[in-house]
Amino acid sequence: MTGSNTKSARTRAKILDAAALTFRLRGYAATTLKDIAEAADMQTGSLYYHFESKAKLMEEVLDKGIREVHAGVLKSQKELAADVSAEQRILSAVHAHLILLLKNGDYTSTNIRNFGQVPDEVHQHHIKLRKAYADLWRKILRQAQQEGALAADIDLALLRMLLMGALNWSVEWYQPDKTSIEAIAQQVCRMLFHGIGSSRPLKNASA
Amino acid sequence: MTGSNTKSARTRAKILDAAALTFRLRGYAATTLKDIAEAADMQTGSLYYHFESKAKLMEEVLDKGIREVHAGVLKSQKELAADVSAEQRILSAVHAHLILLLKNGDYTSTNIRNFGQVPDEVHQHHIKLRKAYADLWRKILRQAQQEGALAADIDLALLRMLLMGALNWSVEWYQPDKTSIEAIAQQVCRMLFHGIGSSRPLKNASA
DNA sequence: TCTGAAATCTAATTAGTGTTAGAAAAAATG
DNA sequence: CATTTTTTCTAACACTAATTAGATTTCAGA
Repeated sequence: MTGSNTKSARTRAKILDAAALTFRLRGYAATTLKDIAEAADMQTGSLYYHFESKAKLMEEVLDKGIREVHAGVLKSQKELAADVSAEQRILSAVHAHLILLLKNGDYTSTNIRNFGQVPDEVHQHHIKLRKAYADLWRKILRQAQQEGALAADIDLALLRMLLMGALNWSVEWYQPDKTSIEAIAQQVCRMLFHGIGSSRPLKNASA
Repeated sequence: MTGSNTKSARTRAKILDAAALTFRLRGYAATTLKDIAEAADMQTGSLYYHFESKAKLMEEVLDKGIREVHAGVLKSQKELAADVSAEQRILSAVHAHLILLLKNGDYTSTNIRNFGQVPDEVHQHHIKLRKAYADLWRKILRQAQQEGALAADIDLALLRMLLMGALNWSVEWYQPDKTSIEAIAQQVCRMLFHGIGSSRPLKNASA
């Protein structure tokens, strides 16, 4: 279905794109089907030929968003050489996450900004996919720790949530013409692994 | 005015509290004045005796939220001894930010979750306060770097946004009965300053 | 207790929403 | 071309929201 190229499939995709864009900008409740229909160049009622409700539409946008990041990060891991360092693997995952969030954009960032303010049914349906994506990160971090690349006393659950927060928040401040996504990813990882303290002579060893 | 204790002022405060709570949970657009009125134990129309519109109500909630964190973090800095380390100062600021976000709660976290999906007028009005709060953090970080406690090549703007993201995102996952806010703050700062890599300098920070 | 102001309630207005049913048009099929 | 199917449009429906005006109640002070 997803890959087919019939006229119907193309219109469907156009509507989904319009919905993702509008939901991201205005949020779920503030977005009207009229907004989406306009962005997709059709009449409001016509949407119902392709989607059964506003909630279902959001559901598909959210699902596609998570699936996209999930697939992107997974791909980034599979493309790495087998002998690459844990730090490299994490850098690669961070980079992929940011790319999907900031560049491939609307679906994934609709996800970030609107999860939490969406009807309960949609929320419930979506939770499984979220959990699966979280599991991927759990796995990446756990492996790094087992290899000894992460200090043994790091709380992985906390680390993961802080890292996701730092990355996801970028949808609020990222400007394409300032720092490149790659540079951001590199700096995130450098700070993360080596800390921000001046690593040479620590003069604050005690006052 | 804010401190006065007339009946009118008390009802106003009650409405604001109800609004902050509801906005936080459901978002701006999905929150109805009826919801707020119910939470404040009165009829919908009565709200208009105290607030001229839904937008103005949100405006006050957002403003109060930022003012609260701003004041909290500022206070945390002023209460520190003059000779305390930069790391201590930042830990203190992080802790204060988290407390306001997770404990004193509704106003500040309404802010986090709803900025971005609020009418333009409200958005515009609110920007100045946001900038003032950001400036406070800029100052804290800049001073730390000038003292040499932060490596000279750290991009402070990036660091600040990543840190805010990591902290703010906690409204999405924090559970009061798991880890204490203080413990979270400490771990954040430890990871931040010394990194998560296993090669990080083992330093005994006495708390 | 009486009175005028403050505070709240009630009920209506207006506007906009998601959704649906059926007509119309476009595309596909023979 | 004729006919059937797919897709889109139009116009309505049922509902809910923010807001307002006027009636009603509460309440402080004389």
